[in-house]
Amino acid sequence: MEGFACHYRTLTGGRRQIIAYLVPGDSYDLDSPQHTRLGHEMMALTPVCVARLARASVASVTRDFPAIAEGLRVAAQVDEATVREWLVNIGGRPALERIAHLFCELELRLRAVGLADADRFDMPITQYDLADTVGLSSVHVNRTLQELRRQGLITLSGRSLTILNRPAFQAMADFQPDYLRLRKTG
Amino acid sequence: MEGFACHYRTLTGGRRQIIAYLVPGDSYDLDSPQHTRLGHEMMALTPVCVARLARASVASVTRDFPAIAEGLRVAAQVDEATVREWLVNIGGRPALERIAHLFCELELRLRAVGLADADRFDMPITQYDLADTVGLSSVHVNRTLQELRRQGLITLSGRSLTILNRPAFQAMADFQPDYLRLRKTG
DNA sequence: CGCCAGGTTGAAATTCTTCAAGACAAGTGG
DNA sequence: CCACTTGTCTTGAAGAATTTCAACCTGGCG
Repeated sequence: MEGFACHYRTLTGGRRQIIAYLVPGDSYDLDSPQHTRLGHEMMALTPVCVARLARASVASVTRDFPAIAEGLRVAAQVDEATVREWLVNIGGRPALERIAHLFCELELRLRAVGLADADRFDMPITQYDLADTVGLSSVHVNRTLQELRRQGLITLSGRSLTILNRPAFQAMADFQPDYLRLRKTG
Repeated sequence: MEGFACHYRTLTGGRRQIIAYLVPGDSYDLDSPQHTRLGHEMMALTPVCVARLARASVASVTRDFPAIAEGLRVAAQVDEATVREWLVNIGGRPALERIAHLFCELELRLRAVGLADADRFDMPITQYDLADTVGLSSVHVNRTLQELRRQGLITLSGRSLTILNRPAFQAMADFQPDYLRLRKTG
């Protein structure tokens, strides 16, 4: 309902990989209990407010309201497409594009729930978190962020990130937002 | 039904990221048409034999046979967990572990459908494919494979791969097979 | 005031990529 | 049967990307 969280997995050897960010409106673990899986954990990045749903009530609501069932199905598909997109991002793009792509995604998702205006949003994600998201070291993330600033693509200070030239930014990140299934931005 | 295929995505800039391998028994695109998505493509790695199902018949079968519906749901969950696992693999592990982890997964999945015995299986995947799977260059894949051989962990010649010391191999790859939801191996 | 988490920096070491070439086997057409 | 192409694997050497280590800086907060 409120706040940021992330879903991550810790590897033996101490490394941590963030698998998803959850922002207001996102759900987790609705269909099947995966939080019990070994090494799968959840972490709040800010104070959060969440709604817990009993599995039974989810079941009954989806039974009685097909439109909601359909909505949940779409949401699940978006989640899955997003993981795939992250895979492509981490597997196939160099640091600069990789981080830029993540920012493009976050911006759109936050805008969709009214948490971003004018390409600016609050991002309560440390550079360590970022590193564990995109599979880079925090030092390299730091330098890559500086490069993004140097190129005049973003402004980032404190928790406030603004994308300065969205078309150029999206283009260089090779970001195609269709996988998020959002309405054409208005 | 037969043969190997893979699901991949091509990025602008020519790079290709393989997102999943499909082996006999796997399904694709059952619930929602994702093959229409931009840059999502399918490729056969060997001659294949596939069964095409009309969306309507899938719907009716899942309606009439709850056990099949449940099976498909589990299969979908496994697919999703596998993408997540790949994300963690690519994001968090160095080349040697990364490739080893992939091999562990392939071996289990193939064994589950009777296409591997005694830790040996046919892997019709070129080193270029491998590179595009794990997010490394083909040259580095080649050298990493040599390193795996040198350490006496695998044998690989032609299309035949055998894992020589499975416990050690799994341990070094940090491979925990539970996400595949296979029966305990017998 | 002093601590602490998070950000920044420099320099060296490592991992990985690129380029460019050669080896080898299987398949094809003459 | 041979020459020839083609796809895959292999190798070396140079260079780029990224990590590691070890500092230092900064602002907020108790």
